[in-house]
Amino acid sequence: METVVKKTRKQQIEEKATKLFRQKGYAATSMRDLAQVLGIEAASLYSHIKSKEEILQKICFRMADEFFDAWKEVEMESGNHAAKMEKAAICYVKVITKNTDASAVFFHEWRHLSEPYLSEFLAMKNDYEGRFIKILRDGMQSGEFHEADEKFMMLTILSSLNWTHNWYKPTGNLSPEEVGSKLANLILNGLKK
Amino acid sequence: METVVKKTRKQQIEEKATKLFRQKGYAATSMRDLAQVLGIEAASLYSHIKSKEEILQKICFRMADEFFDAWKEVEMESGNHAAKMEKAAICYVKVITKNTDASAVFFHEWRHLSEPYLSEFLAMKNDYEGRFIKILRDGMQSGEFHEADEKFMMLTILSSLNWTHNWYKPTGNLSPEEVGSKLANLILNGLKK
DNA sequence: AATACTTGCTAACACCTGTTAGCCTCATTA
DNA sequence: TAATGAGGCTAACAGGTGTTAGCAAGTATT
Repeated sequence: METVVKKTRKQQIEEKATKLFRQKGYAATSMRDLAQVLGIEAASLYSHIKSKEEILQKICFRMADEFFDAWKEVEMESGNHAAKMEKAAICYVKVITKNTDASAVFFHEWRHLSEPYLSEFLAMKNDYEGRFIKILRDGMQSGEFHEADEKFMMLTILSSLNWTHNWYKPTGNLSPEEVGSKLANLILNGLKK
Repeated sequence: METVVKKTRKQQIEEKATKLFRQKGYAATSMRDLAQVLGIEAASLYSHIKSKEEILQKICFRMADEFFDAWKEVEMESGNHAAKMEKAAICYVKVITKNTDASAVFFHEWRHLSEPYLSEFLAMKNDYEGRFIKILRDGMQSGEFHEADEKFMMLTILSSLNWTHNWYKPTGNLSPEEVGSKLANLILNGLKK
């Protein structure tokens, strides 16, 4: 039996807004654009939302929550640091692939948040990046990874993981786990034989 | 003896616009914003430029030219495919680090180009990515690289190279060549010992 | 039957958008 | 001295921006 989850109008608005923000960018998307794809007038949107920025806030912080949620699984990983890194990559990619539209907005449009949301967002970002750095540092100290600048490494790794939102298609033949695993493999073992 | 290159007003405008487009995004940057940082009125800009989009076009296509120019050096590389990949990474990073502002605009704001510029841009992007793919394919065929999806690999590699615009500081202790070389090393040999 | 909630409308506000027209001033060139 | 071009101004345009007020119809709940 199929369970039909009734979407509230507010959810529909956020969904369409996410698509538009991704396509045209937050600043270049007008409330009239958004209203049009929903088949209503721009003013009618305000029966459901407080402001344009509120939609962006919802998208950004919901994604952040999902990333932190997914990290719990990483903490349960009991293998070596390479295994932890692989787990982190897989969990990260899973979140991205689950919603590529929201991820794209999350990665590119957060700078349009106003204070205090911007600061809060940046603090979370920093926290999250620190967790990746810790795995790298631990792995270097234990002799498992090559010695290198941790921040440099973290940024490089995350950027290649981030990019998946740009090309991942749920219709493709790779599952999110496979993508994460392949990426982790490339990061850990490199291109060369 | 110091050679003072006199910058035309047009060059100054493009320079400041690049900074603003990076900071706030193209759509969120108004001509009055731009005029203000130059200390003039918005209307005065039009003595020097044709339109707002013309500035974006200049930035995007100048960067594209620089990437293609830099590729000439890659073609001269006569070593194995790993050496070619390293050379490509170094050349790529050199272009990015030489102008991080314009790179950021190049990577994030090209979608605001209108036709026919957008199509032209995408064609160049495609061409360039094809060159990376060729190195990968050749390296796989010769047995130098692990077998894997070429496009997947290319996207992952380019995304980690692209990201340098976001954190590279000319004041840091790494030269562009060193950054490119370190990135290439990570890509080729991986994190693990 | 009365109430409240959801969803939408029109009209409007105050301001911002890229851009043009027309004019002025100053430094350089012929 | 006259002409040219660079650089900038004010005023204005036509349209777009996010948002609010006030109202109305339909549906669900009490």
